[in-house]
Amino acid sequence: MESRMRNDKSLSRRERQIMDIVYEMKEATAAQIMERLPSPPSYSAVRALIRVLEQKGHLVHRQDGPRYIFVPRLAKDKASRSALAHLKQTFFDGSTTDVVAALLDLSEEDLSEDDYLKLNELIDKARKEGR
Amino acid sequence: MESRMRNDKSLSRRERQIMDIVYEMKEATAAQIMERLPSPPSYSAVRALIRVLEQKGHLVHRQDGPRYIFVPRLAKDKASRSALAHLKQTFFDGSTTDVVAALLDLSEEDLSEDDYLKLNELIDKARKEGR
DNA sequence: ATTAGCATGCTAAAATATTAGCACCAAGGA
DNA sequence: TCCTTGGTGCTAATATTTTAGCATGCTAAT
Repeated sequence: MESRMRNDKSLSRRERQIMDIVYEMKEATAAQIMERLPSPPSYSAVRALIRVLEQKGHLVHRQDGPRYIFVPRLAKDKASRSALAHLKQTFFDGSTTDVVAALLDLSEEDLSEDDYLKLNELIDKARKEGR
Repeated sequence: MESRMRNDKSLSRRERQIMDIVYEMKEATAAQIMERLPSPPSYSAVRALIRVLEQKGHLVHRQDGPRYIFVPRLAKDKASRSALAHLKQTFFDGSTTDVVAALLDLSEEDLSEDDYLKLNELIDKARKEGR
């Protein structure tokens, strides 16, 4: 069958796990990816997955001495923007305030007084620019 | 091989697409899921996927006259919490303020004066509770 | 100069996911 | 009654993903 799914470059389970790792780390070697993979398969298997991701255009590598260092081809801010938009739509009916509420609830313990200050500033700044 | 992946109930590509649809819609019939699926396969295929999702415990159904209506077994707020935490960590180094900044940037055009007000209120409320 | 260590690429087998097809049941109209 | 419509479940084929294994090349140390 002519493969429709391959055109949209959508990721398989393992592929997504790897992309998440690389985004979180900014860049990573095959070994680093492997050690962060849940129930990691063999090194060869990891490398094969990475090869597929390069073919699909999701990862690129540069040489670093004896090894490759992999980085996402799509800049992190573009990818995060897209992921955030999707999450907002999927779980929060597209409501920005609902996302923020969930986020505050989630992060409560980690936030300092300064953080709250900064958040208010962000909002004020966005409001001014929005007009 | 003894299957490790099956225990963690991780989702395949199609399964994730379906779960996203159901979360967004709150509940859905097989036909509704099918019509929202990109490059939708046959109805039978959709039903088979749904069956797997029920087996894995991600979906449950109730009867509605002649048909089934599917809903996520895990409440939306739990699922969204988890997804949000994951996204925050993966793309924003765990920084709440960075997420909010990206969110504001993303949503700018949709936000009214009232929304900004509400956002500031949310933050003030969280700050008080946080102490 | 051999060997050990560690990187790469490729390939083929095994496990999963994806899909279509068929059988069956119930309700409603001709 | 007998079709048609529209739902269900199951099963088997196909496609994709996931995996391990092996060959190769380079570097550094014995």
